[in-house]
Amino acid sequence: MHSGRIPLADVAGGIDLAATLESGQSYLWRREDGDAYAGAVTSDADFETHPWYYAVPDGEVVRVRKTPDALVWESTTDAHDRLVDRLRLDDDLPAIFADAPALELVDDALEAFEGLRLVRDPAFGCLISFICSTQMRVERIHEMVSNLAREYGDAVQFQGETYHTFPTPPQLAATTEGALRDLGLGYRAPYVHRTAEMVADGDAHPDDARGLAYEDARDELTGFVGVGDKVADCILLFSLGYLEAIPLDTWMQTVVADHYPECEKGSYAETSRALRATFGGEYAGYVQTYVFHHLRTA
DNA sequence: AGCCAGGCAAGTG
DNA sequence: CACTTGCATGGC
Repeated sequence: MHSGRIPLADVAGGIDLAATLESGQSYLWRREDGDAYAGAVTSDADFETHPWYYAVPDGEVVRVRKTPDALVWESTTDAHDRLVDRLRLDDDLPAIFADAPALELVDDALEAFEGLRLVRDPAFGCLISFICSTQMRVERIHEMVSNLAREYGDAVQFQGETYHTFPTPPQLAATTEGALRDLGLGYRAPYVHRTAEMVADGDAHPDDARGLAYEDARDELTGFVGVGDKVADCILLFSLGYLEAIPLDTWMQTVVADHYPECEKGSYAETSRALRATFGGEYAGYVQTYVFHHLRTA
């Protein structure tokens, strides 16, 4: 077993691990103490109760937990660089928010979840997760993605426990729409299956959007079945590093209506542009993630 | 019982 | 292009 620690002194702006991994951005991490995912955030005062979180990237199990002064990890391999990448520990939060817009809603959200970071998920898992996310509560999305891993991923043993990788495109393409419906995916079952086939057959890959201009990248991703503008923005923000992307979900539509009605332009692309400008442009997606989590946990 | 959940595809006008 | 409709499932 490999293990290590990443001092919080080396993480500019710190990290709120629970908020980061339970705020509905990533469904590829699980909390080890079960299906809690109720948004409960433990305080640093009782850090002994802080749960382990785990993911299984590339067949390697990585467990991580927060202590008052460090992130502590255990893994089947050296996981340091992987954690820095997946949890975006190199993001300098104070620098990113130095020019955040002076809006009451934004100030409140930034203050409430200091240390909330964006994640950098593998593109295929992120793509499938967010196809599953439509018209579904965060807790149930975690459940659906866990079911996919358990049924179709590879089992990996670590410290006497069994973990499962997220399925590869061929593993998901090899199943059937009916089997996916039986897992509780509902009308998303054919979307997941057809998109997995597209990737498995080599017709397209979400990584193909890398390097494109933001709105071109969004259009590229909507070529997958089950991916519209909103889901595309989630993939751009939570996997591909387009920090200006702001997914316009029902919560953000409410934010526009209640706080920034002048941003309502009648179409996703135009309203998105207006809200992006309001949220400061370059890091608008970072701001959006705080606001989303703040509203959802209120 | 009815409404809602991090929407999307397919079909019209 | 804008607009409407159907769509699975589960919790409250």
